[in-house]
Amino acid sequence: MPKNDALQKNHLLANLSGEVCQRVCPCLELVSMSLGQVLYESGDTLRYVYFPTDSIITLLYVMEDGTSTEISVVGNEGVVGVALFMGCESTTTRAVVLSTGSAYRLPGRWIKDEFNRHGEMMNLLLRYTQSLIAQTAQTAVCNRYHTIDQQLCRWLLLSLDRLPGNQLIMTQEQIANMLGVRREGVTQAAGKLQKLGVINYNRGHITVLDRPHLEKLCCECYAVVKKETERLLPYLHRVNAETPAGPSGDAHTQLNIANHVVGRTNRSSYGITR
Amino acid sequence: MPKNDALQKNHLLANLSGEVCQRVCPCLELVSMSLGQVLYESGDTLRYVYFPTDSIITLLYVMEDGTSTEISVVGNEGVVGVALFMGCESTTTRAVVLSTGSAYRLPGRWIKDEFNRHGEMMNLLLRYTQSLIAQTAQTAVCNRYHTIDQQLCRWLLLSLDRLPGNQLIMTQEQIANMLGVRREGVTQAAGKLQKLGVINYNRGHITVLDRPHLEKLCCECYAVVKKETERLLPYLHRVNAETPAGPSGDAHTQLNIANHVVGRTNRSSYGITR
DNA sequence: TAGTCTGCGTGCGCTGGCGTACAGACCTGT
DNA sequence: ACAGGTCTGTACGCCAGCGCACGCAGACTA
Repeated sequence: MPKNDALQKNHLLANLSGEVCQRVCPCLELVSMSLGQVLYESGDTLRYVYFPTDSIITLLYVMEDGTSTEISVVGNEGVVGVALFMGCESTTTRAVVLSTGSAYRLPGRWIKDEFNRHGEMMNLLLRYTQSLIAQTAQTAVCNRYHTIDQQLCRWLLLSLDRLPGNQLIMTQEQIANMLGVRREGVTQAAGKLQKLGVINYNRGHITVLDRPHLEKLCCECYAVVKKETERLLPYLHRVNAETPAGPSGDAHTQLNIANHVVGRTNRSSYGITR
Repeated sequence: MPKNDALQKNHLLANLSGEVCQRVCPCLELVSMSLGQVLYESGDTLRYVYFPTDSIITLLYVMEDGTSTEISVVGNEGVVGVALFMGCESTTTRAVVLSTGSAYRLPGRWIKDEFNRHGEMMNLLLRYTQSLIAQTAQTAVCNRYHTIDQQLCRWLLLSLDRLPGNQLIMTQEQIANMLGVRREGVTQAAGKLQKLGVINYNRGHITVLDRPHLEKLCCECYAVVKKETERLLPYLHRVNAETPAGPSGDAHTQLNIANHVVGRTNRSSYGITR
């Protein structure tokens, strides 16, 4: 039974009118979720939807041989478990916690009931679902055309948008699994970004130092998805006034760069290729 | 004002109850659509939804440089223009006619009104939308992991499922545009399939000769999407009793094969590589 | 303090797909 | 019959990414 100001952290919940809030809020339960936790497996019957507050959840498509790829990522702008109200209570994706934090959990019955009132909650959920579709489609395009370098930038930006700060706890191996590429590929791409001073990488801790530069290096996919999401869910702006921006250097990882830059400086392709 | 039995051709329409039918049918307009016709561009405001009967429509994501990739394909099992009822009346995809045929067209206002009745039409449309999401996600996975050979098989099977016969009018160049690969890549993949006797290819006319074999050569993506679609829309079976199946050789293109097989017979990798 | 584990950097050979270029096969119209 | 356009086959060099293997450094444990 959370208070209203706590709900503000999730943009969907934050935009519900008082009437809807009074119905829904009593059923919300704040749960904390730890890194790597699986909210549901591919094929599971969904029992809850989750409205992240400061956590990030990634939706993975799992293949027969067990390898998986991220098809979309959900933060405090959305909700996990759209299948519940789309008509079929199970899903073909796996939902994994990408960044530790909390989420409001709502039992399936309640979200369906509220959805079936055919009111603002439904409209909100449908629009959000459409933005999910856009993100998924863009993932398909990005997988087809863009290099690992570009995809890493996209992934970082998408994650960053859903984080309170500019730091991410995530190993290269994990990122590789998200992107569906080799760990070494991520190492190389991240190395380039580090040399450019765009990010700092240190044993599972990524700090984004120069976000504008990151956006320049990225393929169009990020901007397209962001624009589409804002078009579909314009209210986001009103809620999320402060976006974490700008360099804010991190002393203890700074050392790390020095070590690496020394090695080989004069490379022909110093910038990110293409 | 089409008759009921004509509606049977589109599975969504076919499964509407008499009551809904009486409301919707008078507004339906049967339109014929020619190959390559653009139903709407990326960014357009949607004016109609289209329920294909014997036509196929492909949904493409267009990139800034103009190149495009197929995100999903819609035949008589579905509807084009889901954005209309998902809340935002414009879309980021381009809809192009892939196979000549007809579709029932319904003005946006009507589909929204019917959707807002919160009845069976809504449930049907939402479930179909979920299957679209599944297809899009699988496209992303396929783009990431699978070879052109496999993707061609998937594409052929998805198209075949939506066709009355076993023949497709489509040049290799066009297929390449759908898959987002080079024309030459499609030529090679199609050449392999032809040597295996799975398909016949002749200047824009593809005939599938051995569908079971095609399914064996395909990646899992096709089966996954099909299974998921059937799970979400089980009614399809009842409607579509006859599936076009089995070899039914095409004499006049058979000649073509002979010409080519002569060239080089003893190739090490005669089968489709992985 | 030594041992072990985890995360990251790097090198090497291989291959799928790309870009480009060209040529043969077929179709259509005149 | 011929010309021009369309569709398809083939070849060559190139590169991104893969699979594999190894080394190294920071972190954690005993």
